[in-house]
Amino acid sequence: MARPVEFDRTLARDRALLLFWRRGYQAASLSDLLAVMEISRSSFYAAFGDKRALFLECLDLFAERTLNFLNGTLETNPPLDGLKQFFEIGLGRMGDGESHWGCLLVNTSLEMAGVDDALSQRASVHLAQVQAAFEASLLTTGCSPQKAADLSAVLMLLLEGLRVSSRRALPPETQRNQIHTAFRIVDAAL
Amino acid sequence: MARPVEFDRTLARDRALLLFWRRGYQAASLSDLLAVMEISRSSFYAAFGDKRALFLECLDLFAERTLNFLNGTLETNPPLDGLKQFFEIGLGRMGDGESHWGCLLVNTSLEMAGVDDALSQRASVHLAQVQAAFEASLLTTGCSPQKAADLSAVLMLLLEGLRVSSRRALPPETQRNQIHTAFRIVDAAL
DNA sequence: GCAATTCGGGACTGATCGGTACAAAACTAT
DNA sequence: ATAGTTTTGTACCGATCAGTCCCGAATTGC
Repeated sequence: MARPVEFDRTLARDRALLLFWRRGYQAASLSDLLAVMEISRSSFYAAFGDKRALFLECLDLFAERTLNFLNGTLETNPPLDGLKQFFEIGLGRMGDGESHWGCLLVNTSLEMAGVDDALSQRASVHLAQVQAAFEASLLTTGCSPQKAADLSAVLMLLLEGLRVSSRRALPPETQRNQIHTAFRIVDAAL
Repeated sequence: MARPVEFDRTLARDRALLLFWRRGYQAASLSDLLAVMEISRSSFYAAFGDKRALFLECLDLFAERTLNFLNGTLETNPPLDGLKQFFEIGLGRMGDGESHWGCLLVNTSLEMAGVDDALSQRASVHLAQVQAAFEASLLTTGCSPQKAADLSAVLMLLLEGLRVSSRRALPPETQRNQIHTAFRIVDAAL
């Protein structure tokens, strides 16, 4: 019937996600986005609506992947080991890529609070889902529902703190120590 | 000799700080700033240099006040009580003012990472000073230097997490529980 | 080959950004 | 009162923002 699209929508979206992750929503200009996505302005608006819609798509996608990864580690490990493994994503070698971009959900929740509350809250809701997964996992260890709720809340605190640490680009070794100590005291509390 | 200034520099700067705290650096436009500071454009540039310089001033001021407050609570309380009191700032009644703006240092460190690394790192350095104060306080409890270092790092994790929680506008009751549980397990680890 | 249709490059829009320039207003010292 | 100095209000600046529009290029079905 007519000319086919010339770019891979999924690929372009994934590249946009990386830029949003690295720079945040506001500082990722449309020109920046088009450059990394390697598509033209027209294609952008045709395929994604507008900047905000694309960001929402990326945010949800990031959350989905995060939850998938978490569920993966929880399925193939004892609960606490799975959690620990999840906490350790993002402490790759110093100076490389995603490892010091923190967590898009945390970043967005903070950046957009008081600026675009709908975006902020959406990120926050995704974080709550992660916390719910923590809680469900803790419950399988046979601890009391009360304890599972309390500890999952503290684990979320620690996770947020770690994602802040990683975006602050603290040395990975420092972060490793933080995780180690954190889990030691959480373990003791179980 | 000449016409005197008509505004209170300190007052204007404090009002700017509140806006930066609430909105973040990027989303606080010059017009917004002038409006809340109630000064004119010319006065602004004469008195503060430019937006970035004013922000730096606010950032350092915020850090100074934070450290002062922390040292205050640590001097007038047993170490752990002082720390807990410090952790509890920002969980006022739901919906009012500063209580859900998080911490300017954490907010800035995340927002400006990858955008203006000098700003981000400056905030990060201030956070490290807070952590150093934690460590010094823990040492007075007579615990080992190793333990003080490890625990202060975890306390910083928890603090960052709490400031994220407060900016996410989680119910103050939830935050209170988080603090309570967190200190319970930290206490056990001491 | 040709008509139909869709895609993509880039010019363009109006708004807003941070920052500057300048002249009128306001004050002091004499 | 007046000269001298500084502040203040505002017009203005170029740059950039997100988003629209349109036309030439490309690809299809026939």
